[in-house]
Amino acid sequence: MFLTIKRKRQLTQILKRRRILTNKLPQVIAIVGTNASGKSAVGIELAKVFNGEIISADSRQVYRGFDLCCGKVTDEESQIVPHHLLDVRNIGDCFSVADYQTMACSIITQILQRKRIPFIVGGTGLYVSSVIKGYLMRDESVEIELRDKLDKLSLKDLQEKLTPEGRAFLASNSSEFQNRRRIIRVIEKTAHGEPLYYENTPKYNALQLGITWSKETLHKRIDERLDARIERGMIDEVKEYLDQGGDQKVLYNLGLEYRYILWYLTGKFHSITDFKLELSRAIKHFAKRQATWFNRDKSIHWLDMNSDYSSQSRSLISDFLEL
RNA sequence: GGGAGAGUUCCCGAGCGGCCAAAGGGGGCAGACUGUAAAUCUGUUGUCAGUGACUUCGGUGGUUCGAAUCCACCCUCUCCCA
Repeated sequence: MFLTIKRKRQLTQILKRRRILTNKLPQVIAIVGTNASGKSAVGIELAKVFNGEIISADSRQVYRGFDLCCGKVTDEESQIVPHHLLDVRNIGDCFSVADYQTMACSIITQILQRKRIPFIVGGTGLYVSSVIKGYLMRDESVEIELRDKLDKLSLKDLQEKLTPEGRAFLASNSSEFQNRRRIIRVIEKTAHGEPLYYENTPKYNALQLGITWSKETLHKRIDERLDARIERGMIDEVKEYLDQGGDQKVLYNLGLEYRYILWYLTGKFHSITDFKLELSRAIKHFAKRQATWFNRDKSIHWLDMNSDYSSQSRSLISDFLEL
Protein backbone atom coordinates (compact mmCIF):
# COMPACT_ATOMS: atom_id res chain seq x y z
CA MET A 1 0.00 0.00 0.00
CA PHE A 2 2.72 2.39 1.08
CA LEU A 3 4.77 1.43 -1.93
CA THR A 4 1.99 2.05 -4.38
CA ILE A 5 1.38 5.50 -2.93
CA LYS A 6 5.06 6.23 -3.17
CA ARG A 7 5.13 4.94 -6.72
CA LYS A 8 2.15 7.05 -7.62
CA ARG A 9 3.86 10.11 -6.26
CA GLN A 10 6.95 9.31 -8.28
CA LEU A 11 4.88 8.93 -11.38
CA THR A 12 3.13 12.25 -10.95
CA GLN A 13 6.51 13.84 -10.42
CA ILE A 14 7.80 12.31 -13.64
CA LEU A 15 4.72 13.38 -15.51
CA LYS A 16 4.93 16.89 -14.14
CA ARG A 17 8.56 17.15 -15.09
CA ARG A 18 7.85 15.85 -18.54
CA ARG A 19 5.01 18.30 -18.91
CA ILE A 20 7.29 21.14 -17.93
CA LEU A 21 9.78 19.92 -20.47
CA THR A 22 7.31 19.51 -23.29
CA ASN A 23 5.68 22.78 -22.38
CA LYS A 24 8.89 24.50 -23.29
CA LEU A 25 8.84 22.94 -26.72
CA PRO A 26 7.35 24.85 -29.64
CA GLN A 27 3.65 24.25 -30.03
CA VAL A 28 2.11 22.65 -33.07
CA ILE A 29 -1.40 21.54 -33.76
CA ALA A 30 -2.24 18.45 -35.75
CA ILE A 31 -5.57 17.68 -37.33
CA VAL A 32 -5.97 14.07 -38.33
CA GLY A 33 -8.71 11.85 -39.62
CA THR A 34 -9.60 9.46 -42.36
CA ASN A 35 -10.11 10.03 -46.01
CA ALA A 36 -13.16 12.23 -46.72
CA SER A 37 -13.52 13.20 -43.09
CA GLY A 38 -13.27 16.89 -43.90
CA LYS A 39 -9.89 17.53 -42.29
CA SER A 40 -8.86 20.11 -44.84
CA ALA A 41 -11.88 22.33 -44.30
CA VAL A 42 -11.61 22.12 -40.53
CA GLY A 43 -7.89 22.80 -40.78
CA ILE A 44 -8.42 25.90 -42.87
CA GLU A 45 -11.13 27.17 -40.57
CA LEU A 46 -8.99 26.75 -37.46
CA ALA A 47 -5.75 27.97 -38.99
CA LYS A 48 -7.56 31.09 -40.09
CA VAL A 49 -8.89 31.78 -36.61
CA PHE A 50 -5.59 31.10 -34.85
CA ASN A 51 -3.21 32.77 -37.26
CA GLY A 52 -1.85 29.50 -38.52
CA GLU A 53 -0.31 27.98 -41.59
CA ILE A 54 -1.04 24.51 -42.84
CA ILE A 55 1.48 21.77 -43.45
CA SER A 56 -0.11 18.97 -45.36
CA ALA A 57 0.67 15.47 -44.10
CA ASP A 58 -0.31 13.52 -47.15
CA SER A 59 1.95 11.09 -48.95
CA ARG A 60 0.27 11.64 -52.32
CA GLN A 61 -0.34 15.37 -52.24
CA VAL A 62 3.40 16.01 -52.17
CA TYR A 63 3.35 15.17 -55.88
CA ARG A 64 2.56 17.74 -58.52
CA GLY A 65 -0.60 17.27 -60.54
CA PHE A 66 -3.30 14.65 -59.98
CA ASP A 67 -5.14 17.17 -57.82
CA LEU A 68 -8.44 15.31 -58.00
CA CYS A 69 -6.94 11.86 -57.56
CA CYS A 70 -5.36 12.77 -54.27
CA GLY A 71 -8.02 15.25 -53.21
CA LYS A 72 -5.96 18.40 -52.83
CA VAL A 73 -7.56 21.58 -51.62
CA THR A 74 -8.67 23.97 -54.33
CA ASP A 75 -6.74 27.12 -55.20
CA GLU A 76 -9.37 29.26 -53.50
CA GLU A 77 -9.06 27.24 -50.32
CA SER A 78 -5.30 27.32 -50.27
CA GLN A 79 -5.42 31.07 -50.60
CA ILE A 80 -7.34 31.51 -47.37
CA VAL A 81 -4.40 30.13 -45.39
CA PRO A 82 -0.87 29.32 -46.58
CA HIS A 83 -0.40 25.63 -47.39
CA HIS A 84 2.90 23.77 -47.37
CA LEU A 85 4.22 20.48 -48.67
CA LEU A 86 1.86 20.25 -51.59
CA ASP A 87 3.38 19.79 -55.04
CA VAL A 88 6.97 19.45 -53.94
CA ARG A 89 7.93 16.42 -56.04
CA ASN A 90 7.25 15.10 -59.49
CA ILE A 91 5.14 12.00 -59.76
CA GLY A 92 7.36 8.95 -59.79
CA ASP A 93 10.09 10.56 -57.69
CA CYS A 94 11.13 8.94 -54.44
CA PHE A 95 9.74 10.42 -51.31
CA SER A 96 9.88 8.88 -47.87
CA VAL A 97 8.85 9.60 -44.30
CA ALA A 98 12.36 10.84 -43.67
CA ASP A 99 12.05 13.37 -46.49
CA TYR A 100 8.72 14.41 -45.12
CA GLN A 101 10.04 14.81 -41.62
CA THR A 102 12.99 16.95 -42.69
CA MET A 103 10.89 19.22 -44.85
CA ALA A 104 8.06 19.53 -42.36
CA CYS A 105 10.40 20.39 -39.52
CA SER A 106 12.13 23.08 -41.47
CA ILE A 107 8.81 24.58 -42.49
CA ILE A 108 7.60 24.48 -38.90
CA THR A 109 10.69 26.44 -37.89
CA GLN A 110 9.92 29.07 -40.49
CA ILE A 111 6.30 29.34 -39.45
CA LEU A 112 7.28 29.74 -35.84
CA GLN A 113 9.73 32.47 -36.80
CA ARG A 114 6.82 34.32 -38.34
CA LYS A 115 5.09 34.04 -34.97
CA ARG A 116 2.38 31.91 -36.46
CA ILE A 117 1.01 28.52 -35.48
CA PRO A 118 1.87 25.41 -37.49
CA PHE A 119 -1.13 23.22 -38.28
CA ILE A 120 -0.23 19.77 -39.53
CA VAL A 121 -3.25 18.51 -41.42
CA GLY A 122 -3.43 15.14 -43.07
CA GLY A 123 -4.32 11.50 -43.14
CA THR A 124 -0.92 9.89 -43.51
CA GLY A 125 -0.59 8.84 -39.91
CA LEU A 126 3.03 7.81 -40.21
CA TYR A 127 4.00 11.25 -41.52
CA VAL A 128 2.20 13.05 -38.72
CA SER A 129 3.76 10.79 -36.11
CA SER A 130 7.24 11.15 -37.54
CA VAL A 131 7.05 14.87 -36.85
CA ILE A 132 5.15 15.15 -33.61
CA LYS A 133 6.59 12.06 -31.95
CA GLY A 134 10.04 12.98 -33.22
CA TYR A 135 11.07 9.76 -34.89
CA LEU A 136 14.83 9.44 -34.88
CA MET A 137 15.87 9.01 -38.47
CA ARG A 138 19.40 8.08 -39.45
CA ASP A 139 21.21 9.95 -42.17
CA GLU A 140 21.75 6.80 -44.17
CA SER A 141 19.33 6.80 -47.04
CA VAL A 142 18.04 3.70 -48.69
CA GLU A 143 20.61 1.95 -50.82
CA ILE A 144 19.06 1.34 -54.18
CA GLU A 145 21.28 -1.57 -55.17
CA LEU A 146 20.68 -3.50 -51.99
CA ARG A 147 16.97 -2.92 -52.18
CA ASP A 148 16.77 -4.00 -55.79
CA LYS A 149 18.63 -7.14 -54.89
CA LEU A 150 16.32 -7.87 -51.95
CA ASP A 151 13.24 -7.07 -53.97
CA LYS A 152 13.98 -9.98 -56.25
CA LEU A 153 14.09 -12.53 -53.44
CA SER A 154 11.18 -14.70 -52.42
CA LEU A 155 9.55 -14.28 -49.05
CA LYS A 156 11.19 -17.45 -47.86
CA ASP A 157 14.65 -16.32 -48.95
CA LEU A 158 14.12 -12.98 -47.28
CA GLN A 159 13.10 -14.65 -44.05
CA GLU A 160 16.22 -16.78 -44.20
CA LYS A 161 18.38 -13.76 -44.81
CA LEU A 162 17.38 -12.19 -41.51
CA THR A 163 19.98 -12.07 -38.78
CA PRO A 164 19.00 -13.58 -35.41
CA GLU A 165 18.35 -10.07 -34.10
CA GLY A 166 16.23 -9.20 -37.07
CA ARG A 167 14.33 -12.42 -36.70
CA ALA A 168 13.74 -11.79 -33.03
CA PHE A 169 12.54 -8.29 -33.79
CA LEU A 170 9.97 -9.53 -36.27
CA ALA A 171 9.06 -12.68 -34.37
CA SER A 172 7.19 -10.62 -31.82
CA ASN A 173 4.73 -9.83 -34.56
CA SER A 174 3.43 -12.69 -36.67
CA SER A 175 1.88 -10.50 -39.34
CA GLU A 176 5.14 -8.69 -39.91
CA PHE A 177 7.10 -11.86 -40.51
CA GLN A 178 5.01 -12.38 -43.65
CA ASN A 179 5.50 -8.84 -44.82
CA ARG A 180 8.30 -8.66 -47.36
CA ARG A 181 8.59 -4.90 -47.22
CA ARG A 182 9.10 -4.93 -43.53
CA ILE A 183 11.59 -7.77 -43.73
CA ILE A 184 13.55 -5.92 -46.40
CA ARG A 185 13.71 -2.88 -44.16
CA VAL A 186 14.95 -4.93 -41.23
CA ILE A 187 17.64 -6.49 -43.42
CA GLU A 188 18.67 -3.05 -44.64
CA LYS A 189 18.86 -1.74 -41.12
CA THR A 190 20.97 -4.59 -39.84
CA ALA A 191 23.23 -4.25 -42.88
CA HIS A 192 23.83 -0.62 -41.92
CA GLY A 193 24.15 -1.31 -38.24
CA GLU A 194 21.09 0.79 -37.50
CA PRO A 195 19.15 -0.01 -34.35
CA LEU A 196 15.99 -2.04 -34.92
CA TYR A 197 14.16 -0.69 -31.93
CA TYR A 198 13.42 2.98 -32.22
CA GLU A 199 13.67 5.85 -29.85
CA ASN A 200 11.79 9.06 -30.30
CA THR A 201 12.75 12.55 -29.31
CA PRO A 202 9.80 14.90 -29.44
CA LYS A 203 10.74 18.31 -30.75
CA TYR A 204 7.32 19.83 -30.36
CA ASN A 205 4.51 20.05 -27.92
CA ALA A 206 1.61 18.88 -30.00
CA LEU A 207 -2.13 19.03 -29.65
CA GLN A 208 -3.80 16.45 -31.85
CA LEU A 209 -7.40 16.82 -32.91
CA GLY A 210 -9.15 13.96 -34.66
CA ILE A 211 -12.15 13.97 -36.89
CA THR A 212 -14.47 10.98 -36.97
CA TRP A 213 -17.88 10.12 -38.24
CA SER A 214 -20.10 7.12 -37.86
CA LYS A 215 -19.27 4.46 -40.40
CA GLU A 216 -22.47 5.14 -42.34
CA THR A 217 -21.80 8.86 -42.59
CA LEU A 218 -18.17 8.36 -43.52
CA HIS A 219 -19.07 5.92 -46.27
CA LYS A 220 -21.63 8.32 -47.64
CA ARG A 221 -19.07 11.11 -47.64
CA ILE A 222 -16.55 8.90 -49.42
CA ASP A 223 -19.05 8.02 -52.14
CA GLU A 224 -20.22 11.57 -52.65
CA ARG A 225 -16.69 12.82 -52.85
CA LEU A 226 -15.77 10.11 -55.32
CA ASP A 227 -18.70 10.97 -57.57
CA ALA A 228 -17.85 14.64 -57.44
CA ARG A 229 -14.24 14.02 -58.37
CA ILE A 230 -15.10 11.75 -61.25
CA GLU A 231 -17.54 14.41 -62.42
CA ARG A 232 -14.78 17.00 -62.33
CA GLY A 233 -12.45 14.93 -64.47
CA MET A 234 -10.43 12.74 -62.14
CA ILE A 235 -10.17 9.95 -64.70
CA ASP A 236 -8.71 12.36 -67.25
CA GLU A 237 -5.82 13.16 -64.95
CA VAL A 238 -4.63 9.60 -65.23
CA LYS A 239 -5.54 9.32 -68.90
CA GLU A 240 -3.46 12.36 -69.78
CA TYR A 241 -0.53 11.01 -67.81
CA LEU A 242 -0.70 7.75 -69.71
CA ASP A 243 -1.17 9.51 -73.04
CA GLN A 244 2.05 11.38 -72.38
CA GLY A 245 3.89 8.11 -71.90
CA GLY A 246 3.48 7.87 -68.14
CA ASP A 247 4.58 4.74 -66.34
CA GLN A 248 1.81 2.28 -65.42
CA LYS A 249 3.89 0.86 -62.63
CA VAL A 250 4.11 4.24 -60.96
CA LEU A 251 0.33 4.50 -61.00
CA TYR A 252 -0.06 0.99 -59.68
CA ASN A 253 2.26 1.66 -56.77
CA LEU A 254 0.51 4.87 -55.87
CA GLY A 255 -2.57 2.81 -55.09
CA LEU A 256 -6.26 3.62 -54.81
CA GLU A 257 -7.45 6.20 -57.37
CA TYR A 258 -4.27 5.92 -59.43
CA ARG A 259 -4.33 2.13 -59.46
CA TYR A 260 -8.06 1.73 -59.99
CA ILE A 261 -8.27 4.33 -62.74
CA LEU A 262 -5.35 2.62 -64.46
CA TRP A 263 -7.27 -0.65 -64.24
CA TYR A 264 -10.39 1.04 -65.53
CA LEU A 265 -8.58 2.57 -68.49
CA THR A 266 -6.92 -0.72 -69.34
CA GLY A 267 -10.23 -2.54 -69.32
CA LYS A 268 -10.13 -4.45 -66.09
CA PHE A 269 -13.65 -3.47 -65.16
CA HIS A 270 -16.80 -4.32 -67.11
CA SER A 271 -18.31 -0.91 -66.59
CA ILE A 272 -17.82 2.41 -64.91
CA THR A 273 -20.27 1.26 -62.28
CA ASP A 274 -18.05 -1.69 -61.43
CA PHE A 275 -15.04 0.59 -61.35
CA LYS A 276 -16.74 3.00 -58.97
CA LEU A 277 -17.95 0.23 -56.74
CA GLU A 278 -14.52 -1.34 -56.44
CA LEU A 279 -12.70 1.93 -55.92
CA SER A 280 -15.19 3.10 -53.36
CA ARG A 281 -14.72 -0.15 -51.50
CA ALA A 282 -10.95 0.21 -51.61
CA ILE A 283 -11.14 3.75 -50.26
CA LYS A 284 -13.32 2.53 -47.41
CA HIS A 285 -10.83 -0.19 -46.59
CA PHE A 286 -8.14 2.43 -46.57
CA ALA A 287 -10.16 4.66 -44.26
CA LYS A 288 -10.45 1.73 -41.88
CA ARG A 289 -6.68 1.27 -41.93
CA GLN A 290 -6.21 4.95 -41.20
CA ALA A 291 -8.67 4.74 -38.32
CA THR A 292 -6.84 1.71 -36.92
CA TRP A 293 -3.61 3.67 -36.97
CA PHE A 294 -5.06 6.75 -35.29
CA ASN A 295 -7.02 4.77 -32.72
CA ARG A 296 -3.79 3.55 -31.27
CA ASP A 297 -2.76 7.06 -30.37
CA LYS A 298 -4.49 7.82 -27.11
CA SER A 299 -3.38 11.43 -27.14
CA ILE A 300 -5.72 12.40 -29.97
CA HIS A 301 -8.72 14.49 -28.93
CA TRP A 302 -11.60 13.23 -31.02
CA LEU A 303 -14.06 15.94 -31.97
CA ASP A 304 -17.73 15.18 -31.78
CA MET A 305 -18.67 16.03 -35.33
CA ASN A 306 -22.37 15.67 -34.61
CA SER A 307 -22.36 18.54 -32.20
CA ASP A 308 -20.59 21.88 -32.27
CA TYR A 309 -17.15 20.61 -33.19
CA SER A 310 -16.09 24.08 -34.19
CA SER A 311 -16.35 25.73 -30.79
CA GLN A 312 -15.17 22.50 -29.23
CA SER A 313 -11.95 22.58 -31.20
CA ARG A 314 -11.48 26.29 -30.70
CA SER A 315 -11.63 26.00 -26.95
CA LEU A 316 -9.23 23.04 -26.99
CA ILE A 317 -6.77 25.05 -29.03
CA SER A 318 -7.20 28.18 -26.90
CA ASP A 319 -6.48 26.20 -23.76
CA PHE A 320 -3.49 24.58 -25.38
CA LEU A 321 -2.04 27.86 -26.56
CA GLU A 322 -3.00 29.47 -23.27
CA LEU A 323 -4.75 32.33 -24.96
C1' G B 1 -42.27 -31.24 -76.78
C1' G B 2 -37.07 -33.90 -77.06
C1' G B 3 -31.93 -33.70 -75.22
C1' A B 4 -27.69 -31.86 -72.01
C1' G B 5 -26.37 -29.66 -67.60
C1' A B 6 -26.76 -26.85 -63.03
C1' G B 7 -28.71 -25.62 -57.95
C1' U B 8 -23.01 -25.58 -51.97
C1' U B 9 -22.41 -21.54 -46.37
C1' C B 10 -23.33 -13.32 -47.17
C1' C B 11 -21.47 -13.70 -52.75
C1' C B 12 -18.49 -16.33 -56.48
C1' G B 13 -16.74 -21.11 -56.53
C1' A B 14 -14.20 -26.20 -55.33
C1' G B 15 -15.72 -30.74 -53.20
C1' C B 16 -18.77 -35.86 -55.74
C1' G B 17 -19.74 -41.79 -49.75
C1' G B 18 -16.39 -41.19 -43.97
C1' C B 19 -10.21 -37.28 -43.07
C1' C B 20 -16.51 -31.79 -44.47
C1' A B 21 -18.80 -26.71 -40.80
C1' A B 22 -17.09 -27.99 -46.17
C1' A B 23 -10.60 -25.77 -50.39
C1' G B 24 -9.84 -20.97 -52.72
C1' G B 25 -11.27 -16.07 -53.77
C1' G B 26 -14.52 -11.85 -52.74
C1' G B 27 -17.22 -9.23 -49.10
C1' G B 28 -17.88 -8.32 -43.67
C1' C B 29 -15.34 -7.71 -38.95
C1' A B 30 -10.79 -7.00 -36.22
C1' G B 31 -5.59 -6.02 -36.14
C1' A B 32 -0.27 -4.84 -37.41
C1' C B 33 2.83 -0.92 -39.10
C1' U B 34 9.13 4.12 -37.48
C1' G B 35 12.84 5.54 -44.70
C1' U B 36 7.42 2.39 -50.73
C1' A B 37 2.58 4.05 -45.70
C1' A B 38 -3.44 5.81 -50.53
C1' A B 39 1.78 1.06 -49.75
C1' U B 40 2.50 -3.66 -47.45
C1' C B 41 1.02 -7.52 -44.15
C1' U B 42 -1.98 -10.63 -40.44
C1' G B 43 -6.18 -12.81 -37.90
C1' U B 44 -11.32 -14.01 -37.97
C1' U B 45 -16.03 -15.13 -40.46
C1' G B 46 -22.84 -21.32 -39.27
C1' U B 47 -24.96 -21.46 -34.01
C1' C B 48 -24.34 -22.41 -28.97
C1' A B 49 -21.39 -24.06 -25.02
C1' G B 50 -13.84 -23.64 -22.84
C1' U B 51 -12.71 -30.24 -24.98
C1' G B 52 -18.00 -30.96 -27.46
C1' A B 53 -22.89 -30.56 -29.07
C1' C B 54 -26.33 -28.70 -32.56
C1' U B 55 -28.40 -26.85 -37.55
C1' U B 56 -26.32 -26.42 -42.94
C1' C B 57 -24.80 -27.97 -49.25
C1' G B 58 -32.78 -26.39 -53.88
C1' G B 59 -37.22 -29.64 -51.62
C1' U B 60 -39.16 -34.39 -50.00
C1' G B 61 -38.43 -39.35 -49.39
C1' G B 62 -34.97 -43.53 -49.85
C1' U B 63 -30.15 -46.66 -49.98
C1' U B 64 -26.10 -47.03 -46.30
C1' C B 65 -23.05 -48.19 -39.98
C1' G B 66 -22.30 -43.26 -42.37
C1' A B 67 -24.53 -38.71 -47.65
C1' A B 68 -23.09 -32.04 -49.89
C1' U B 69 -21.51 -36.47 -52.37
C1' C B 70 -25.58 -42.52 -54.48
C1' C B 71 -31.13 -43.43 -55.98
C1' A B 72 -36.37 -41.69 -56.82
C1' C B 73 -39.71 -37.97 -57.37
C1' C B 74 -40.58 -32.75 -57.17
C1' C B 75 -39.26 -27.37 -57.68
C1' U B 76 -36.08 -23.64 -60.02
C1' C B 77 -32.49 -22.15 -63.64
C1' U B 78 -29.18 -22.42 -68.06
C1' C B 79 -28.15 -24.36 -72.70
C1' C B 80 -29.01 -27.22 -77.29
C1' C B 81 -32.59 -29.43 -80.74
C1' A B 82 -37.75 -28.77 -82.10
